[in-house]
Amino acid sequence: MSIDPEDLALRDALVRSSFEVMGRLSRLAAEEGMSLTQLRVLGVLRDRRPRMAELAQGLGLDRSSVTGLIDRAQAKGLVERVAEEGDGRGVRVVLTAEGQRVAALLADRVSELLADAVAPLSPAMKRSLREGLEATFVSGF
Amino acid sequence: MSIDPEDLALRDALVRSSFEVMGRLSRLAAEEGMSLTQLRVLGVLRDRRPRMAELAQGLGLDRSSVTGLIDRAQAKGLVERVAEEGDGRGVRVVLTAEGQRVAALLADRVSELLADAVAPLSPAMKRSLREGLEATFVSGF
DNA sequence: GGATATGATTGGGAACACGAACCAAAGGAG
DNA sequence: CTCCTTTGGTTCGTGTTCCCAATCATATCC
Repeated sequence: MSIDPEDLALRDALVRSSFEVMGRLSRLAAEEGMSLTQLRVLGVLRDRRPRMAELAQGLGLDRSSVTGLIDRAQAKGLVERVAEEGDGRGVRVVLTAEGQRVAALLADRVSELLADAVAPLSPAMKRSLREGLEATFVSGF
Repeated sequence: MSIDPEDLALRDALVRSSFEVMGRLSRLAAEEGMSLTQLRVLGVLRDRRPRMAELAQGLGLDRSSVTGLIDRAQAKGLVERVAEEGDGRGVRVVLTAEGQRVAALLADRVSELLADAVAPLSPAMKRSLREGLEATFVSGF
């Protein structure tokens, strides 16, 4: 149990900023007619073609949840399931052309959103922020 | 549209770390028999007694969502609704004694979880990380 | 007093996430 | 080759979350 005020402040900053970023991304996603989780999946699929179970693991979700998620994204024409060569059970998830277009658009919009927020920081602070986050919480997808 | 590699890297770090923190807090909450959002509400109510609409605004949620949220937390004995003096419509939300106990326990557990993650950082990096986050994404509750 | 605004709730619907169960395919041992 | 176990993905049930529209009681203002 940590009682160092600096540690408590960092804890609060991490928690609150994460909820804030999630909230902002959620609202951006809603403007594009989708949910936060779908926005996340599109981002992941921009440069990957994972199997369903790989996707579930990378997202930290239950496999059944991913099935539903991909069902809905597929219904919107954003992704498709591709049979895996050499494994009759295997399903890979890939973006459709429309999915790629939407994913690129979203990436740009996210970039703008976050760039606006970090604009007050100096280049050194930005780099320091990035390095701190990468050293601690960047894992999975 | 930003194409500076440093900015793209920061964007990715922010997005991925936020999802990661959310995922970790979600799992911690589940271990304590509650959802991420309930964990968040308990944290907020530790040092506030907001009206329902204030709570909705601070959380960035629709008022009706907050009604459901507080209903469930109340059903678990964690919070209670208190009539507002001088306003027949007003409802304040406060932690019960049990809610306070659980909220304190959660806060400690969150502290441990995050302290473990930031342990690799130097004190200077921790401060830099906190300051960067506070200058950019810490708002609302 | 009447009209308008405000605060909280109710109800409907969609998305999400977990866990259990299921089925087909794959892998391994005898 | 046969049988058993594991793996991959899906289906189903349940609870939570979140938004929107509508409702009702209270408050505010002219």
